[in-house]
Amino acid sequence: MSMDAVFKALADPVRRELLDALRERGGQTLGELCEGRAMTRQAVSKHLAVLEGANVVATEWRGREKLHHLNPVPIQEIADRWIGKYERGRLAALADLKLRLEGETDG
Amino acid sequence: MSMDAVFKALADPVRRELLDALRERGGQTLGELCEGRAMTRQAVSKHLAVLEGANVVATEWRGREKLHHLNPVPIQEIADRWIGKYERGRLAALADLKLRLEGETDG
DNA sequence: TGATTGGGCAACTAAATAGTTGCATATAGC
DNA sequence: GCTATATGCAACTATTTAGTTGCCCAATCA
Repeated sequence: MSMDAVFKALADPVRRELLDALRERGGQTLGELCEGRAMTRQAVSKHLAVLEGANVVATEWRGREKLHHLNPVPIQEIADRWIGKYERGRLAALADLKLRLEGETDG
Repeated sequence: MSMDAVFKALADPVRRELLDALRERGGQTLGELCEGRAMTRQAVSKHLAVLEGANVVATEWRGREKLHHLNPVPIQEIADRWIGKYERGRLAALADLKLRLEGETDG
């Protein structure tokens, strides 16, 4: 599974809103996810396809309705494997930054 | 500070590589950050500008050299404020997903 | 069975993005 | 002062992306 696809999927505010909506209530149809959004059904559908391609959303057909579910695993993996690196180096980086910036202003 | 800018900054693999490089060693110049990359100095410079605009990289001039430092704070804030939401709802979402997918195959 | 509803596909437009080349500017060193 | 070096700025191209419109297909239901 490509981490790049997940990062790219999260880069759009509309898609992050869709994820939020699915986190609040799973199993929503395309029509439901379109409500209150100032764009066409096709636009929302494309965004959902990107999310599905990044494996952040899983879908299921029930009759003619397509139900959407959040899959939190890839987001969690980014937190653990990628952001975690910056957590570990955080103090060192901040100390480095602080030193440099103080050096700037002090002399 | 715009969280959207941070997400967009992280969406490109070249920029994530640059962040990694700065995490390993802070204070690198533009020239150093260009080494080993198959693109022009200007391309790297633009990527660094995006990172700087998202406040993920801080810069400092020393003579004619521009030193780059990682600022891990915005990344950490995304982990805490945004990804944290998904951590909290993770078990519920996974249970929801599992139920639906089992329902699919079982009946 | 025939209208309505939920969704997909394809072509198109406009804007953003990644990258390039060429030239300008300022610092460092001989 | 002249040349090397480190970087910036601007214009341009090509690709990707977000969004639209128009039409089609399948499921529901009266």
